[in-house]
Amino acid sequence: MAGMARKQGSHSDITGPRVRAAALRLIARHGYAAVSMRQIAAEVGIQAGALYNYTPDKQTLLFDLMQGHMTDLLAALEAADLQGNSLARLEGFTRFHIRFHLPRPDQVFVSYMELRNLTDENFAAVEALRRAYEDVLESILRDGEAEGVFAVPDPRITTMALIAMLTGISNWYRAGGRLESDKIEAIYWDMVRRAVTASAR
Amino acid sequence: MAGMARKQGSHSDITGPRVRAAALRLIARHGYAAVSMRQIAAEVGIQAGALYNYTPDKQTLLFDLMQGHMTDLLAALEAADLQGNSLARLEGFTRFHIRFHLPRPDQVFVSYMELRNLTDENFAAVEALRRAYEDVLESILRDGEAEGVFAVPDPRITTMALIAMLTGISNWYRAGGRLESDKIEAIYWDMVRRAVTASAR
DNA sequence: GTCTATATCTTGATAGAC
DNA sequence: GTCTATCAAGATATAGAC
Repeated sequence: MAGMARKQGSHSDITGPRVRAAALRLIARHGYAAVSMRQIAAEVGIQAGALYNYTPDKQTLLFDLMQGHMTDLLAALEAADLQGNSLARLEGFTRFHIRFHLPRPDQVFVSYMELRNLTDENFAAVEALRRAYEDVLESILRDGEAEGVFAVPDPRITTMALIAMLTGISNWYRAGGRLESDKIEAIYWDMVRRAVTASAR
Repeated sequence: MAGMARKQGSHSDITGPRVRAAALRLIARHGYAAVSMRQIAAEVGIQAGALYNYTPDKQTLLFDLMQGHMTDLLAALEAADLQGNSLARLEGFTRFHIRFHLPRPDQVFVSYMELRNLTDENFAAVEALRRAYEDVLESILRDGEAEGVFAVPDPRITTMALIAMLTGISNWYRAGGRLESDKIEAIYWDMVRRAVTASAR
């Protein structure tokens, strides 16, 4: 059906993304519960009723944002195609995580702050995607431990610790700030590497 | 005026704390904007109107919870009285942070998730307290760097990284779970120590 | 200090004209 | 596809009796 002409020359193709962009922006700044459908509509430049051409309800709008972010993340990780020994793959994962998240502060904020506001069913779906992402890092740590490259007594805990540390960059990073992404990657990779390898003491 | 008898045998001394406890519990679970004054009142077992004997408005209730948490945190850190060389003080800070935050999951959640919902003025006050806490860790790192004990290229970044890592424990820790606090402290202290000291490579 | 009652506003969502 | 108009529900906060 690709290329088939639509009967009505609609703005759907452009308004839909604009609705999601406005919702993401507003929810990141004020929170899901604090943002009204009217505010989102005003940001797009339409009336509140017209939003329901693009989402069945507010909950689905939030879910689409969060699921979309996690799907993009996993697809990008797959595309990064981490190779080599466990140390090289850990470096690849660390740099990938920073590079993917730094330019997406709103998505990061929403995805980590609005889990409470998902229905049980939607929460389970998003949580499964997040777990899949975490498991990639955990596997790298387990491999490195088995190879004797890493000293990681509890790979699951270390996974959570490293992801929290890396994701925390979004708490203070501002585009155009003191540090470039390259420099940040270098500093964090150094900490990650040291945190998982045996020390000299 | 201590010990002066009150005219009316009121429940104020007990109802006030119960209001704050109920608000903390509900806001941690559902978020500030999603929790109504009616819900908080119902949790306490009073009517909504009666809440206004204990707080002038909903915003002040949130602010009191967050400011109270930060004040308690700083007072407890002061009481911990970290002593010794920079490595000993870093261990003390790490263990203090974990020991203080682990039993207070609701406070941690609210204090890190509801900053958006504070008015500008209230946000500034809470942020100043948070910054004071972070500065304690940053000073330890700078001292250790000067002494040649730590290898920390950017103490401010490392401060943010370590606090994010440690506070992230609250994302997965559940009381009565697989790991005891002692064990968690040991694992995290090991990661912190290695992350800030030169590696053997 | 707590209650009941209420004023005033905003919310998510829908109906129907165009 | 967007508009205007509207419904029903729930919000914060206040007033005044007890």
